[in-house]
Parts: sequence; structure tokens; C-alpha cells
Amino acid sequence: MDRNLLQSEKRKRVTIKDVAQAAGVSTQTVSRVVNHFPNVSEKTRKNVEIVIEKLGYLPSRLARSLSQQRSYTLGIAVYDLNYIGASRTLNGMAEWADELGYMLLLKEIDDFTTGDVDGVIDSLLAYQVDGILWAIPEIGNNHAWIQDHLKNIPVPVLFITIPPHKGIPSFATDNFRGAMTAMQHLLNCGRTKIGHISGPSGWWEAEERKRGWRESLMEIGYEALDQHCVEGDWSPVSGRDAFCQLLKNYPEMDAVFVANDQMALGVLSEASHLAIHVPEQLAVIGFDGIPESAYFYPALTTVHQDFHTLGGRAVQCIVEMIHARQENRPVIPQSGLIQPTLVVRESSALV
Amino acid sequence: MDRNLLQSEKRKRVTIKDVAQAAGVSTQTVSRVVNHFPNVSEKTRKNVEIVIEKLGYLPSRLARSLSQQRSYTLGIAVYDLNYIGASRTLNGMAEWADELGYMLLLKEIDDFTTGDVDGVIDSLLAYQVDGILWAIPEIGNNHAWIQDHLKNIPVPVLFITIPPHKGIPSFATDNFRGAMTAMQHLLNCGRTKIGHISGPSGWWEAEERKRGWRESLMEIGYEALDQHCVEGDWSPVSGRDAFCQLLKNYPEMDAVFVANDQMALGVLSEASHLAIHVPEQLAVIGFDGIPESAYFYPALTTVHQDFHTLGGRAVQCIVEMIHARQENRPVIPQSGLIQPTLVVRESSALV
DNA sequence: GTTCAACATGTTATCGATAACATGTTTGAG
DNA sequence: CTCAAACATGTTATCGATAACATGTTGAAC
Repeated sequence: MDRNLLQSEKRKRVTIKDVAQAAGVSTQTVSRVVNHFPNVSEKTRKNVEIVIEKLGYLPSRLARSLSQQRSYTLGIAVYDLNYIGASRTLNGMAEWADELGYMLLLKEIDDFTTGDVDGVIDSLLAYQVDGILWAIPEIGNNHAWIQDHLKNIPVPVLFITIPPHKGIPSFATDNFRGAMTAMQHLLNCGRTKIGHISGPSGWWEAEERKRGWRESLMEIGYEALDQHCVEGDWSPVSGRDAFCQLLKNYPEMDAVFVANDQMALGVLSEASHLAIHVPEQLAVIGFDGIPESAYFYPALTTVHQDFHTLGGRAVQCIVEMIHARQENRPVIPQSGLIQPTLVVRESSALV
Repeated sequence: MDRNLLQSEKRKRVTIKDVAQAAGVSTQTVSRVVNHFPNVSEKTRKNVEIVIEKLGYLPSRLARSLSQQRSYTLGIAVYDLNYIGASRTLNGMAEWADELGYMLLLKEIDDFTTGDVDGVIDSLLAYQVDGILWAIPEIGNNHAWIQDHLKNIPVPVLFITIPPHKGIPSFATDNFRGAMTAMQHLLNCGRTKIGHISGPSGWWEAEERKRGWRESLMEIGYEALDQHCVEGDWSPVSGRDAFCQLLKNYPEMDAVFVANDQMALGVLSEASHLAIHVPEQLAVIGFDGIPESAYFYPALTTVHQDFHTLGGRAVQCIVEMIHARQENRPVIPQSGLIQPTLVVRESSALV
């Protein structure tokens, strides 16, 4: 019964030709009307518009892309949408892309260690994206290919969450500064025996946060010992496990700086089981500022990064690059570091 | 200095013509090689492949889409990527889209109450998507347009997280059954005075969960009173506020079924502040099964929905619909309800 | 040695739009 | 009244590929 309903749409798409014919003008004139060109008489314009409305004509962006050699489409390569950072960044991108009249072509990759990076780029380029936003975390030197391949990519590429390289446009949160701020806060609270639970080694973000931990300790003359830092994989479980290890390595620890909120949650949970009082016995501070963190027990002090803005800025930036190239202006690679902000809550009260 | 590097790519894209010329064959032959058609001599094929490799030829999917009248692209309309469900669903979609050779064209909309739904659809159709996945929550009857417009959409549309309608393909989690399971569990634990914190009224998901709450109580002869349910907006804050209200409305309450984990987190947090012991005095159960919930304090019992599978199934389903239409087979609208699973943790232990 | 199928390849038209160029029509200055 | 600029519109070529059709070659059957 409903077959009818679902099949009836087999009819052909209304094209510019149909409109032209129905309106008794050339396709070019229709095109002019659609694109709001000047030099179309008011009468013709009205007439064409009426026909367009009547036929329900929808210009094919595809055809336009082909003839104009640009698609008003941005290619987005993301690593793992399950990661809150990725989805929020994407959220910011979507908003601005919409604002600026671009569509997003999404490609999620699950394993960024393999070399099929080219495959991803190619599949985006095949769709003629006008620019590429590369939001894959930099781990180790999996960006080695950048140097090799960038010059072969015919559209602007902007990297998200990679360290600033000379001449390579990128946006990222200032992880190092964020970490320093967090540590400063702990020190201000009177803690000095501060352990660290880091993200997976090799990840730039993890390294930077760890560096913040290390350097802030060194600044005040303390040494950041290797065994005072245990590595997690960003997940709550790993945070808990790392915490257990850390307790062994560093029993006198009075604070712990955890590289993200989810692992911090694992820490809080375990601390509670072990009857370790937070913040009295142990101050805990996280990173990311996920909305849940305000309701952890106790409420988590954290370094809040503004993913939404990050994504938004990235889109604005790459669109600017695209326009520059379009108009044959030189494309000046810009890099931006977004400053995160410290959100102080219960888990790090004064001693 | 790096201007050079970033501008050097101005050179033209390598097209099928370039390859044809360089290989001394017609474009058609190149096309045949690229698409692995039979009836190409081994010698020619090898030769062409070598030229392709040498020139770095990348077929334009755009051109192909235009001539084939299909784009191997799926349009995705999502509501709010910040919502964990949306991003995880998208994750599942991306995985399967990749698997099946489709790209995702993403459109996020922020306000689904306004009538510019057509605008979103049109912008997807303009890009000639082969099918549309509509992952916008159904609130109230904002789907009224479905009946009116579906027949005008020239590609298959599949709805995610809307109630099954006759003849309209959709996928969703079985919220009602999930809620029933949750309630059953609480009842098994010996709780009978069960309150509910619902999602925003009008949301189908919220209504279904609430219905599960109501009906399971009625089944055993209890009445679900209006004041025993307070509405939240899915956020932790709202969960906390609703909980406070609920405590007033229903002081003797011994369990609360919360419509999502984030609001449940708000409840746990407040309970802890008020020194209400969970689960001894109050059992708490959530919905969604976000990974953090295992580390809440206490660990949260919850109804886990498999967003990833939901997204994946949706993509598989719409691709099947697309193929059916392509081959002029009748498109039989399928609807699927994905069953969620109960995850029992500390927050709901036996009395 | 024909003849026809199977194979290999090339030609032309087409997808839906726009760019570039061409043509015809006003209109106003002189 | 003439002429050129300004305006309105149409024609043709093009974007990069593929479908449909056309042609040429080979080889096996009779």
C-alpha cells in the first residue's frame, strides 16, 4: 500500500532547463535569477521566480560545483567521535560551516597509525572539497607525512590539535599553559607532592600536559620523578588503575593532576572506595571541563577547554584561506592556540 | 618563504583526459580501467594503470555523481552533537558508511521546532545525496510535515529516534521496554515508592520512558501520580533540581528512575550533599549507559542503549533502500527497535 | 575462406549548471 | 537624429566523468 507513496518519487528532478523552458527564457537567464545577478529585468526575474516556485526547482550544487570548480564543502577528518572533544569540536564546526554557507563532508578514521592517511585525503579530494580540516590527534610523528604530502594537496588544509609547526596552519588548545595553570593552582593551595596521570604517551596533548606538570614543579625547585607519573589511556578505568599504581609509587602524594576528566573520575571513584578524602587528603584536578565534572563527587576542579570555539575558529580560518586562494591572494598560514580556563571546584580546596 | 609551499599547488587537477592522452587511449578506456570493467586487454590496463599512478590521477566523484545521477553520499541531519547519543550514533554511521563506500554529508540543526526543516532537506538534496538519515528527536508533532513532504523527497529517508509510524522507515532504541526493564529491576529490589525524573515533555524518548515508569507501576496495582514525576531537560543541573522538587513531592520515595545518566548524576550529587544514602535509602537508576556512569558515586545502575549499533543499522538499512530503488525493486519501509540492556551496579542494590 | 560472435576500443551525447562571448534593445548625450 | 554606453538576453563551450552506441579486430565454427 505504501509502496505507492514510496515509489512515486521516481519522477525526474527539475532542472534549470525545465525552468527555462517553462518560463520561456534561456537557462542562462534562469541562472542569473537564481544567483541574484544584476542585469535582469524586473519583469523577467519575477516571472522566472514564479516558475521556479511552481516547479519546485532546486539548483544542483553538484553541477554547479563541477562547473565552478569549487564545492562549498569542507572535508573533515576526525579520529574518534566518541571522544567528547571531537564531537564538541565538530559541533562548533557545523555551526560555523552553516553560517558561512559550507557543508561538511565527514570522514572518521579509526586508526591513525596506519599509513592510509593518503586514502582519507584522497577520498575527500575526490569529492572536490574546498578545504580540509584535519582533526586527528598527533601521536608520535604520525604527521611525518605532512611535510611530504602537503605540497601535493591542492586545497588548504588546517590541522586541529597538533603542535604549531612553522608554516602549517593549525588550531589547538594551549595544553601546556592549561596544565601550568592547573599546577599553579594546586601549588597555591599548598600542595607540593603532586602526582600526574598522563594520557597515552606519544599523544601531543598528553605530552604537553605532562610537560606542564613537570616544568611547574621544576620552576619551584622540585623534581618531577618518573615514577610520580603514570600513564592512562583517557578512559575512567585506566584512570583508576593508574591511580592505584600511583598510590604505590608515591604514597605521600597530596595532589594529583589528571590529564582528563574521565580519568579523574576514575580517580575520584577509587579514592572514595579507599576512603581517601578528597580534597582534604588528596586534591584532584582534571582537564577538559566536561559538563558532568561539576557533579562528580566531589565536584571536580578542572581545566576547561572550549572545543566549540576551537571548531568554530578552525572553520572560519580555513574558509578565509579558501577565499584567499580563490582571489589569488597569498595564503598566510595562521596558527592559533586557544587558552583554556581553570574552573575551581571542591576537589582542590585549600589544605 | 612558505608561501611558495602553500601556493605551489595551484596547478590544475589531473583529469581523465590527461590520463587518456598520456596513455594514448580514449577517456572511455581509462574509465573502464578505473572502474574495473571487463573487456579491457591486459596490456592496455597495465599501461593505463601505470600512467594513472605516474600522474597521480584521482577520479572526480563529483563528475561521476553528475553523470551517474548518484553521489554515494548520505545526508545526515542531527540535532545536537553535544548530546552523547547523537555523537555515538554518528560514530556508528560513519563506520558503516565507510564500510559500504558512502560519504557522510553532515548538517546539524539547532532548532527543530522552526519550520525550516525543508531548508535542511533541500540543502542536502541540492548536493544530490542518495539518501537522508534524519536524526532529529521527535518532539510534539514536529513530524507533521513528514506526511506532507515525504512524497516529495526524491530519495529514501530514514528516521532515527522517532516512534514507528506505519510505512515510515525508522530506527530507535526501545525506550519503553528499556524503562520497563529498569522499573522491573527496581521492583525486584523491593522498591515500590518509585519516583521519576523525566526528559523534557514532548520528546518522544522522554514520553516513552515515562510511560514505562507509569505502566510498570500500574501493572502491579500502584498508581503513578503526577507529582511523583518531575521534568528535567537532560542536563545534570536539571536532574539535581528535579530531584529536590521530587523530594518535596514524594518524601517517602525509596527509588528514582531517572530518564538519563546525566540527570542521574545530578541526583547522585545532590543525594550525597543531603547525606541521603544510595542505595540504602534511595535506589537510583539511569538511562543511556554512558561510560562514566560506571564510576559515579556510587556506580550507577543504568539502561544501556547501543547508539553505535543504532547508527550502523540505520546506515545499512538506508543503503539497502537506496539499492532497492536503484534496481527498481519495491522499497519496503522497515522499522527497527533496538533493545537496550540493563546494567546493574551499586546504586540499586537490594534493600 | 566466409561468417559471426566475442572482444577491444573509440565517438558522441549527456548529466546540470556556469563562464565567456555574442547579440539585440534601450536610452541619453551631443 | 545619431551613436555609443548600458542594459537585457541568448549561444556556445566547458567542468570531468559515464552511458549508449559505433567501429574495428580476432578467432573459431562450418
